Amino acid sequence: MKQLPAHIVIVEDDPVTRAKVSAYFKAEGYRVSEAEDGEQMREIIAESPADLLMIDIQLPGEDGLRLTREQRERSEAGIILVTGRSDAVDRIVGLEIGADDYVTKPFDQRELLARVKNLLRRVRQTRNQSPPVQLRRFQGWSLDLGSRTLSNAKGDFTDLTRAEFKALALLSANPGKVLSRDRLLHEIAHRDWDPADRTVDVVIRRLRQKLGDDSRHPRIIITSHGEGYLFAATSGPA
Amino acid sequence: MKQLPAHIVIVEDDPVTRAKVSAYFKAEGYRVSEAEDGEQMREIIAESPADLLMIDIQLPGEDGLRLTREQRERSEAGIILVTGRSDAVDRIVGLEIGADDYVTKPFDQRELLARVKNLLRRVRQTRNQSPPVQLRRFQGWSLDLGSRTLSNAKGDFTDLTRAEFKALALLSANPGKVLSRDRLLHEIAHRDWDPADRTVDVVIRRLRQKLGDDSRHPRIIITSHGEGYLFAATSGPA
DNA sequence: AGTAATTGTGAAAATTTGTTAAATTCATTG
DNA sequence: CAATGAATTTAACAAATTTTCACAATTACT
Repeated sequence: MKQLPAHIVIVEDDPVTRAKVSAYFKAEGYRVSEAEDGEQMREIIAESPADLLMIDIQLPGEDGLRLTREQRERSEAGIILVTGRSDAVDRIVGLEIGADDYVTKPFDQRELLARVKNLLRRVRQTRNQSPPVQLRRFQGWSLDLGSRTLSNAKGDFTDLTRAEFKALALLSANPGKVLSRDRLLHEIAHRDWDPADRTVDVVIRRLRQKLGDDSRHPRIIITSHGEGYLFAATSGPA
Repeated sequence: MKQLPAHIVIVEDDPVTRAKVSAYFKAEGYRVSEAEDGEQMREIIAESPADLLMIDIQLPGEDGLRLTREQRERSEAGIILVTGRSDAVDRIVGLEIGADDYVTKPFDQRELLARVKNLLRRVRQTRNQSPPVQLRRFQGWSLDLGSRTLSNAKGDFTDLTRAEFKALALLSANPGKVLSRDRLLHEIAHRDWDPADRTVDVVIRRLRQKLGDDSRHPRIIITSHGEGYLFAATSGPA
């Protein structure tokens, strides 16, 4: 999936700084808008919502802290404060009222870029309902859909066989849904199930073993008697 | 919903700094663990996943940057790098490989706290996008609809069988309403009820047993003579 | 081909669900 | 208020389903 360039809004009263920063980020491929004050900023984001706001703390009229507080309320955009003073007070207050980061003038543009990239990543992550993930996390485990491996929080890797991987991938893609043996067998072996066939059960057993899931008190793969199996792990840590 | 205190893991080889920071955050009400190196860190988070990692960049053995990269892969925890050098290179690299923030030693504890709070807010937001665990509370019990388990106030888990779970889920979804045996049997076995069928009664009995509900003076599942059963527990702890 | 790894099979053990019947409780009537 | 019959609870057991194990068959690799 192609990502559209992120929209960065620079709120800064000094035209020289503004132009310099703007040019730098445009060159990096971002969509940049410039605002002289809070009023212009609001007009811009009404037109096209911002992904990231870079706000100078010292502005004529409304100051940057007020704008930060206001935008934090009504937008999910990342906010980076730019402060001229080197003393810590403004920065602390800024972070406390909800800015995501700050830089001190004069700032290193490379560092600013790193911070922006980083913050945009978080903002995107927060927003995206269904990111096309490569990793699926649950109960302290990470299932790597690319390499077919499982790793725990400690970083120990476990290899999954083809059948185990397909079963776990299907299950984890459908958390909370009961999947029949027929459905699972189609996924792992492309054939129909008959009541005498224990193949699925055995694959599940081997999976549970690798996941450390006790079949008597399973927390990850739960048996739904007469129906099939369901994936019960919550994403994220246990 | 009550928030549990966030789990912060401090990875720092200097015992003095470690103890100082640890004490400060503990006093702020966080759950803090201390690790001397990457290996200890992994053990700690395998035991209890971290919400935030505070990693010293200069560690004996594996350095903080390597740990950052590694954990960014397999964990959703926020990462704050602690760097002793004032030069920007480490910080930039750190942010580029996925740290969320950094502080420079010696650091102002109030500022660090603000950054931690801020980052935890983001981390929580990101996490909350994963489907919420559905809990139904009553009489000191929590029914987890995802994992089909029951846990009491002490946190002991009891597993429910498919039939028990479906019955309890249906009952608790209709508090105060009498549900007929027919309705319940449809839910748990997808078949019609006839007056000789005792299946529902037996499932209810097993449920009451697990819930510690005395059938002579039931407080959770009450028999409505000639009509069926009704869920009478008040939500929230007993 | 020979070896190792993976997948599948059949049967015993364990668990869950359903059935039967006796004991108990309930509602109602005499 | 005891007697009565219907409904519910309970225990013991039977049936169905799942788990587990050992090993056979198949596939993958050298």
